[in-house]
Amino acid sequence: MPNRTDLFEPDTDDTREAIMKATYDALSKHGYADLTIQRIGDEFDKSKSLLYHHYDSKDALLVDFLAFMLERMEGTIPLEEADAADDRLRIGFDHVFTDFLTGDNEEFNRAMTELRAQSAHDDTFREQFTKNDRYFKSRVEDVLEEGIEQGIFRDVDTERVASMIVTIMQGAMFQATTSTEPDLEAVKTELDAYVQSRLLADD
Amino acid sequence: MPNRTDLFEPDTDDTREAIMKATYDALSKHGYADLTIQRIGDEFDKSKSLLYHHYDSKDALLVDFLAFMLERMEGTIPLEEADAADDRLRIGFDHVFTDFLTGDNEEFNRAMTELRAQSAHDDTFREQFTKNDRYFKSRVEDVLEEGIEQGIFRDVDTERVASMIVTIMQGAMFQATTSTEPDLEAVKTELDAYVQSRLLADD
DNA sequence: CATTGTTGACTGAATATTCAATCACCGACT
DNA sequence: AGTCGGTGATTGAATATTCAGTCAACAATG
Repeated sequence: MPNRTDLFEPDTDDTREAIMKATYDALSKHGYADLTIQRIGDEFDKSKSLLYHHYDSKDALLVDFLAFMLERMEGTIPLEEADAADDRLRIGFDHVFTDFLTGDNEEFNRAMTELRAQSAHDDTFREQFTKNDRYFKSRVEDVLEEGIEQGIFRDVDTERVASMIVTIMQGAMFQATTSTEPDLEAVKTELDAYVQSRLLADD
Repeated sequence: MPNRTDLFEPDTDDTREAIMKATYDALSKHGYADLTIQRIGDEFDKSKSLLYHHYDSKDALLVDFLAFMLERMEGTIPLEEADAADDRLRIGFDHVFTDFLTGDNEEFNRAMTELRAQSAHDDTFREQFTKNDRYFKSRVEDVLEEGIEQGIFRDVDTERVASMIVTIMQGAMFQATTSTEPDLEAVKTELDAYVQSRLLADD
């Protein structure tokens, strides 16, 4: 049984990638509650038995899949695309909300929501998402601290504000993936107003 | 097959209540993905076959269960417990965050999160939650409008601010039920700061 | 030839749903 | 008052299907 944490990853990685893709497709198509090995196998160009050659169990596969999805998510946030901290923040918001509003990654976001909901009863999942949250939060904090140093932002409690921003993002994502009429346009403009009045306002 | 919408509900309602309770217990114990008729039956003092006497299918039961849960949720928000709009708002926030922070209704909230996540692949669920969102949002809007009339709040776009507040609540709930270290204390204080600077500040 | 990838056929347990058969109760008819 | 007939509640066993996981065998590759 190949181990994906090997330092020298052989061609295995192609296979893993294919399995992850198949799992993603099956999840998107049927939802987590109806996600079966059979259905993953159906989206896979090789046979379903082969899955057990690469993973000990359905659970093990799903745990690896979660890691795969979280890596992918962390990879897609725009990090340094401007000098001024307020621009960095705005670019980040734009990225997230455009994503939500246009429904560009709707499938991906839905998959994420379903995965995250599993944390309600799965400690492994919960740990992973908690780590993920920490990462995003500290990214936001970095930008806030930088903005304060640059004299652009007020001297707020960065930890608090970052918590707020991350929470808003999570709420927006939850809404975007589980509501018929998400209010994201309103939230986006109101978020700008919040930043304006809490971080920038000086006049 | 008894119909729960009958105007004159016979003793049937006891049975429904019992089934709902059993479903709730089973969901809390096993999570949505592992929620089976068998397990609902196990939490039920009558036999599992009886479930099919009251519902056509597992799906039908679950749909009714969702309605039951949403009713119950709407019933628990504190409506009019103060005169001043800002107090009303604060009381509402306190209620929600105390709930989250103390983990008092942790079980209930987890169940809700799991149910809501199903909306990602179930249109019936999605409609229900959308309606629920509309309800909460308009409650918040009411308080905001009142506060503006009372001259307590600034003349903001109530729809926008309400969207923001609802989204924050949803994010907080999602976090409270799916993270190991939810940041709710920070969010609560920052939410107060937001209200202060966006709605109240005049100085 | 030895290791690794790959498969289809297989299994036992669990799944949702159905069925035939009781049971308790209540109104009607004598 | 007493019995008959009907009706919903209730059940345990049975059905057909789907599930996760196994296995022996074949293919490829080095």
